[in-house]
Amino acid sequence: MTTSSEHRSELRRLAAEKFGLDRLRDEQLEAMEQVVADHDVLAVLPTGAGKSAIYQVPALVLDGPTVVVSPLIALQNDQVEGIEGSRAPDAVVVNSTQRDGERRDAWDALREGTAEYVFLSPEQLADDGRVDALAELGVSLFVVDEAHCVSAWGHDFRPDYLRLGRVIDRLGHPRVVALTATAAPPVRRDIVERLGLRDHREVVASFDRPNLHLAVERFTDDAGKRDAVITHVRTLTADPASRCGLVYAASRKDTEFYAGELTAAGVRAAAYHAGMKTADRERVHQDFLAGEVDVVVATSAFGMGIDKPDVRFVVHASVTDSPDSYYQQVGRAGRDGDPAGITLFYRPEDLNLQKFLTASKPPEDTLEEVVRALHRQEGPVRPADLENEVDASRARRTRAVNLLEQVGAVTPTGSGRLVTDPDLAPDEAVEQAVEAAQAQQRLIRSRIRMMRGYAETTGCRRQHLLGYFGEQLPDPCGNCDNCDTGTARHRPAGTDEFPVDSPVQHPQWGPGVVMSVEEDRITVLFDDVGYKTLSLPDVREHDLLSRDDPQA
DNA sequence: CGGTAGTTCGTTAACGAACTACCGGTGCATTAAT
Repeated sequence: MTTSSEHRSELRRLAAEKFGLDRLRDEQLEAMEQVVADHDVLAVLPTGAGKSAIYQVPALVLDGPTVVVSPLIALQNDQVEGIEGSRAPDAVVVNSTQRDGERRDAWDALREGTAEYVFLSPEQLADDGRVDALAELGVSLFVVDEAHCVSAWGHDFRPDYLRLGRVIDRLGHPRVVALTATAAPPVRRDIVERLGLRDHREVVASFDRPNLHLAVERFTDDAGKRDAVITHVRTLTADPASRCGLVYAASRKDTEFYAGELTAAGVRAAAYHAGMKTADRERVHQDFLAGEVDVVVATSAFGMGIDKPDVRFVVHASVTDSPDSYYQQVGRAGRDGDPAGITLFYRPEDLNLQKFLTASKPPEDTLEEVVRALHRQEGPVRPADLENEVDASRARRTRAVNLLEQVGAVTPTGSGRLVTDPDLAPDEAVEQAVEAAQAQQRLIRSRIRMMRGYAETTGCRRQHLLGYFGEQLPDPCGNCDNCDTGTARHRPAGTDEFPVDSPVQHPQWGPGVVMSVEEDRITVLFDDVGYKTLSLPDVREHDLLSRDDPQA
């Protein structure tokens, strides 16, 4: 029998010997130990805390290859390069940019056991043949990197993310490790549920980044905001101590606008968005890392996998769709631990663009078609066979199947074929799936409201943001605009009536969980309607929130 | 959905009001035409 301390020293030895990691952080080691002790793990650790080691090292202890799901091909390549630079066994990728020969070589290396790690996208795993081929290899560890994508993209944009749980089942449920830098409580819950983590452990480091100074500037008119952004960035870049930074804009056009204005003003700036040619995007990325470009003006396309330690400021020329996205983008500043300035240029009207961009109607037509197609068939149906029956893109079909599965109207068999619930009428199945899509939409809307809450709060920005992520900062931070001007005040004693994380009940909105309590208001995440912020005096006067009895 | 840029209208020539058209993010994979 192997003891936990033997595990620990073995993991330490491998980390040092194979990856040159002479010292492991507590969270890294804890997560690794949980993996070796046969638990699934969700690790939420800041970038730079060595998340990759959490799977790379235990992979060497476990017998059988390691599958790593990664959202971007560029990220897959970076990871493989990292492993190639170590003394660990080889890593390969499987993706659409490869020639047939390269792909064959990758599979051969996995079968022969010369490669230990294989990186691929969730879309690759939508192919039954590839999942079967992986199953034959006897996968011992299944890793989901950037796991917040499961929740952020799976419901709509990249629905294959929500099918990873089925893939894990079909691989015989090897140990699963989900890794991310940013995940608020509902996102964590979503990851755990969607991936079907078993007997899992969560390793969550503090979200606090005390070296980031948080500020918001409010505007009523667009031109004034634009001028202020440009002036602000010019001032920062004029000082060699804060030359390098990021500007996030809401549209491609705006990135071009700000990059153009800044360049005209003598700032070494470049735009970055998904509409640009791949080669141009790569050049901007490289020039930024190399210090040839000081400011990248980007849409949300820029960021994942960018590891530049000395980013001194992050400016948002427009609000993001959620505190989740905001904190992720902001977190790219000051990774070296030195001070960095975070400024949101806020105009309430900008929230409308986010409402538009995140709006998605429930796919009612596709749901109906899928349900009808499944009922027409006698036996179980392969998802791929719906292609001829349903007139919708693959992504839309997958999304519809996901919603139907979520409400239990459709269940996949062991081989991944779909079976309908015979006791549920087709109309009812569609109706329930539509309701599930609407609930998801309500959560998205509530996140936009939370973004507004952050922008408009007169309290400590950091307490507000950390509270959103389920972390309570006892005192105002002293490093945000509201602390600077003194509008943030110490929380009065006696707010223990609604402890954070406690379940509550609202007469209209149903059950929820307390996320944070500020001076005179309380934020609750409701199961059905998402985040709501209520006035505490109102709550007390009208008895709006009742504490759920945990015994009940 | 709603902001913005561009057009038209009405009165009396240059200008504001009213109207209309258009636009707005994230990536995988696959495929058809050069």
